Amino acid sequence: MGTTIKDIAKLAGVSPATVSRVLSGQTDFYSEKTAKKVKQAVKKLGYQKNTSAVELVTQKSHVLAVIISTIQTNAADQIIDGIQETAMKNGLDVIILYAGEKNLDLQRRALETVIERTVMGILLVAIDLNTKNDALLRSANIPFLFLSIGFLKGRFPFISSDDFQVGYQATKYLMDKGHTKIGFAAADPETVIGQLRLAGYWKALSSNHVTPKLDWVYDGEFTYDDGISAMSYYEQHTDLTAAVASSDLAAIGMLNQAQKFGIRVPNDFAVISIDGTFLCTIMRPQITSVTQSFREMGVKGVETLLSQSIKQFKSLYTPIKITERQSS
Amino acid sequence: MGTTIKDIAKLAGVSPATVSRVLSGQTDFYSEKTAKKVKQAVKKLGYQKNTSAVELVTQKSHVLAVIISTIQTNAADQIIDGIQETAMKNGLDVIILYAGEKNLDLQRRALETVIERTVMGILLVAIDLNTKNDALLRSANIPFLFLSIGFLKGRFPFISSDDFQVGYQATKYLMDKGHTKIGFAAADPETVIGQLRLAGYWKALSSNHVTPKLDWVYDGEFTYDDGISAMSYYEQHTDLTAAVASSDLAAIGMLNQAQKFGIRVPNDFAVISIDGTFLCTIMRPQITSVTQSFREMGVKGVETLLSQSIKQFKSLYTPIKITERQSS
DNA sequence: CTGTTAGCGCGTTCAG
DNA sequence: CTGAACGCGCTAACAG
Repeated sequence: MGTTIKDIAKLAGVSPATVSRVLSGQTDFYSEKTAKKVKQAVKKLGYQKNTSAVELVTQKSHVLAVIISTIQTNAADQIIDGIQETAMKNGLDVIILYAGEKNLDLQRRALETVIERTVMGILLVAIDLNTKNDALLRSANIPFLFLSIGFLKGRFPFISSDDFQVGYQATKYLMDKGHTKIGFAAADPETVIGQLRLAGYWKALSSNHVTPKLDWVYDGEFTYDDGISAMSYYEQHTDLTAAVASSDLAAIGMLNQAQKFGIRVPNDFAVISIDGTFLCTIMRPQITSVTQSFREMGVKGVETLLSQSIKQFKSLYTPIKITERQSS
Repeated sequence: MGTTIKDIAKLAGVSPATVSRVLSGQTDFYSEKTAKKVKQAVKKLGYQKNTSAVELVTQKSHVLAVIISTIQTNAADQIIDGIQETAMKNGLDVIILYAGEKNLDLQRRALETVIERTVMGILLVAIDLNTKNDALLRSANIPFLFLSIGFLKGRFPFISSDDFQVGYQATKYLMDKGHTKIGFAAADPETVIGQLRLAGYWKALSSNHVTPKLDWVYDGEFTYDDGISAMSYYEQHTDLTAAVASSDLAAIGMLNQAQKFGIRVPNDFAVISIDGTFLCTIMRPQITSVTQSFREMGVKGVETLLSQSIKQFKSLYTPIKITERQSS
């Protein structure tokens, strides 16, 4: 779209190669004098380098791609924040693409647009990749890493919370508060995350000789509406005194529905949510949560991608902690 | 990084030119037979086109860049949603970059990474561009458009709400409810948006012969904490009975602080917020809002960029409406 | 320290 | 319908 190094070479009275040397920040390969001339010409012509050309010849890129599920989770903001900051520190630019959660085509498309551009790495945030796209991701030969989602049997390397522990600790916390009839609400049993958390929940109960009834577990997809439905169900069909909500939003749904039924939280019913985003603090009552280290996932994600040993990297759990607030 | 059209040309027993023709979707310029051979080879070799090379030679791109401020506004999700859907419909890929709100360098960097890649268009969402970057944006010669933010004197084309009307309607609504002592909280007077809304607020009051006192306006930056501060200030220093909050989050801050003071909403104090995101519906009481058409901004934004008449395009207001809920 | 040459992967003439 | 040759803008290798 315009001015090239040839143009500025002509204006500065040097060769294109020299211009290139000055502009690509090589040191000690040109004199101050010519550098100045070149820089003046650049300014005068409003030159912008053509990255397509650069990447074509260097086969390198300083762009980090982040593919993220469209799911409205405020956790993503924190992760991106961590990514952004760490990337910046390392001179990387970040581009973000949205892909559906389970939409095969959207995922493939996002992967393709990223792969076609030889980015230096791919971070997949909260994406449960359809297995049909596994090969595509692998074939690109670009370093990649999943964030905020785990896999079984080492299918892919990831950085996330230990979701078994998430489920376990949440439940354990409620039991320590004296509850035994504890629900598990709005998690998606078709996701690895949902399965692991459920297993943790189960383990915490059974370790303390509590056998959960089947209808204590109310499936969903981590949404606000699922929280509403769960609480409605519990109110009508169970005598639970507490529940683990699969996300902050689900917890909010439960609280609101509880209020509608005249159920007081935490007195009549205690809730602990999973995530611990700012939503927990702006609600009344504020919501007790298993708080995940989202920001750290982002930071560690970039660092791992950058490290030489990325190929040996297996997986990593970031810390979780219980943040006690007012809903329990 | 792998297999090129030469490789597949060899495997298919044709020339690279033919491969190119088949792959770039040209019709009627090759036989079915060769097309099949080529496609087989592509699959076998797991070929992915090199976009750098394509864009270098075609000087075109089907990528739409979205630059967005890091500010935590759930409005952005809606806008992006609209962009994404419309872009997809038109065969465009979308990449998103984050830039600080007022950070000169971050903005420049985001602009540069986008301009260097000859994207087909740039959408700037909720970015109040530092004037020093104006020239950079213009020089690129790439179609662009601002979303969710307006400008004075035609500095840049934009699509947003009419922020004067936003301020006016919000205030008018409260007056129609019988309030006369109305605050204006947590807007940033250094932004065009803040100024316009304030002017609308002022106009609504004065049209009805109410002269607002100076301390009815409590400045801020649209944040949750600003909402908290505003309500604290109002409680101590004023006898207001209602207020316009500059954002949903600010409104939530006000509500929570009101509760702390034992001020009942809406009985003792009415609040209307500006934005109308899902946050309004998950709070208790649910928050009455001036609801903006964020999704539509995204949709219209892409359509405008795509239209031939982009150069003549001036600006456009998307509709606003009052959504009455429980805080007023 | 600097200019010349070659070529990254692809689309597009121009001949056949 | 297909192949050969050229060039997009830039960097790298090789001479000077």
